[in-house]
Amino acid sequence: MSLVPVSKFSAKVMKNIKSIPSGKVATYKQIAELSGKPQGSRGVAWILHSSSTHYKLPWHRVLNSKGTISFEKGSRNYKEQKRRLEKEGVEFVGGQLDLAKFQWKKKISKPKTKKGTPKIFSGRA
DNA sequence: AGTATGACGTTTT
DNA sequence: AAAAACGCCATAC
Repeated sequence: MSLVPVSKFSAKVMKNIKSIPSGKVATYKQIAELSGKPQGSRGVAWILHSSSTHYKLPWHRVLNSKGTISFEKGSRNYKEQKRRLEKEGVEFVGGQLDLAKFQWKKKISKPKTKKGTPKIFSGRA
């Protein structure tokens, strides 16, 4: 196990994970994408597996794409992760959380078009 | 260099 | 809907 980021990828992964704000979560895939490997979710998982607490990373804020904890339910780590998340305000519904609501978005993209605005069809078709 | 493993994800049964 | 198969990537041996 490597205790230091040996590759660029792992360094980015750690940095990105560190920047996840409290109360929000990210998915392995998301971290992989932010780190330049859209398909590298497994690599991300491996890195967390090998470094977890060593870097004071908010590892508990990383979930799989289903919005569930990736440990076996009932395992010690599962409980620990859930406890930490709930402490930050994340709500679990049946062992699952609402990604649409709690997933962290790095780029806050603002919708330009007001969707409620009815388009007046004044021209002649 | 080839094989194995893992806190994953997507597609196909 | 649930499980298996398949694909993917970083590291370990």
